Amino acid sequence: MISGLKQYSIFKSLTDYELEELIFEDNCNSYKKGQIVYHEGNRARGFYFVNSGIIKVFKTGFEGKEQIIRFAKAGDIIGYRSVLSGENVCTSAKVNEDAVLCFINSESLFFLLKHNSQFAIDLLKLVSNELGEANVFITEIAQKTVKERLAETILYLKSSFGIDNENYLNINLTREELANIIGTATESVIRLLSDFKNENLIEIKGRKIKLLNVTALQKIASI
Amino acid sequence: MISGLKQYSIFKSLTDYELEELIFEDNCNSYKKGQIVYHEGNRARGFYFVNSGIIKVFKTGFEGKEQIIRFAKAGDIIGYRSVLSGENVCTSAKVNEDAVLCFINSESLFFLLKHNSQFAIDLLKLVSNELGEANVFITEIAQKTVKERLAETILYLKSSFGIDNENYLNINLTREELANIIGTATESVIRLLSDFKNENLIEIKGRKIKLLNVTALQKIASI
DNA sequence: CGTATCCTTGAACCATGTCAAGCAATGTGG
DNA sequence: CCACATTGCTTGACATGGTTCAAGGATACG
Repeated sequence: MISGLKQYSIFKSLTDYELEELIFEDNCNSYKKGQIVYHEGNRARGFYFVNSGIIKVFKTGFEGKEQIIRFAKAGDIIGYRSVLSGENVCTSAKVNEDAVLCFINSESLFFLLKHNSQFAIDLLKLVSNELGEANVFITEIAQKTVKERLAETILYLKSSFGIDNENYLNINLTREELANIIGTATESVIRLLSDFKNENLIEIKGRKIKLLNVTALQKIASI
Repeated sequence: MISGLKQYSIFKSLTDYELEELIFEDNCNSYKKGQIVYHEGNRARGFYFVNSGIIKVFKTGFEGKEQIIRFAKAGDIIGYRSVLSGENVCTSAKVNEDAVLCFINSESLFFLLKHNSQFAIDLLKLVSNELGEANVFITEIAQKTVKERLAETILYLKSSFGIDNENYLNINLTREELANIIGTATESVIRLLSDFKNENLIEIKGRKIKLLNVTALQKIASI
């Protein structure tokens, strides 16, 4: 399992020895759907590498409403932001699809950062990328309509998780989760999804979304 | 001028020698209000240290509408995100108050990152902080009303730029700029500011905003 | 196979955006 | 230093996208 990590970009600069120091096999655990990985407000003692599965990263807003920040999948790391900034954890993480996560403690991270400058640079690149995406998201949520954002979100899910051979998205979310990405009410998502269906842009089978007309969706999202 | 930089946190780990290597006096220039420092879409050749003045960092959205990401002041750095991520510049920067900026090229930055691990860690901390703030902002723009966000923005400006001895904010923005932080229409800002005035929360003299009741503003912002 | 969760639809309401028009303030060039 | 142009500010009237509430149906899961 461990040796497989090296192919993933963020660990690519590590030597085999460093990699073993970083992650012990016994720090990797299975998580079931619905399980909380970490909860906002606590102090960060480390972060997690996602070996498999899908993790939902979200903030709890006012009156308990969740705002989904991103979904992490195999190869991603979660919870590292608070470790680096030294602040308390400001997001929560919940398992959306059964996962195997490897815990990496803060000390190991900082040891590596001190002794492997390429790793530090790679990590800087990763955080900077995420910040860029956050800035795009801010602009869109501030300026686009709910319909545009829904189209965009569907396309984001496609590019991030892919589609199967029948054009179904490889990730299944509840209507409420879609609403919590977009920043709208569940009912609005339901109505707009059914609009998209009537316009033959998508097909819906429960939580599975099949893409019928990507070009039209891009046009609506105005990408 | 240069020796003064060391007190600022992001450069605190640099030796005097490194600092001189990083910033030559002649890389520091005066910028007048309204001037564009850099423009989105271009390739980043370096970033800027803000020696004095105020810089507006924004993204141009759909139909040219600007979304303000943040304001940078003395001691901050701007444009570093794209240098680190290696992507094209994804924001623009415009002078809001006459400024002196020092240019630092990419090569110097990466040289430092390679040879001074503490500097790399400090920079990671800075980017991580900004990412955390971006996540908070996403949640608020997605969940709060315009009124709540306006109150919050006024308080943000207070904590970021301070107030003078008459309780006036130390930064003056147009109504449109306030709207472009909050993600709303100029007219909405005007109406809500006048609500705040009628409720004796603030006083307005042109673009200058005087805070009369911070507690009430905090309550509205629900901080 | 029953309970909890999720989905759907309708109706009413309201916060916010848009458009239009006039005024104030600010800046610029002769 | 004035006159004109530009930009910013304000207000009203109106349109509407989106939320909220409510109630019933469907689906998933132990």
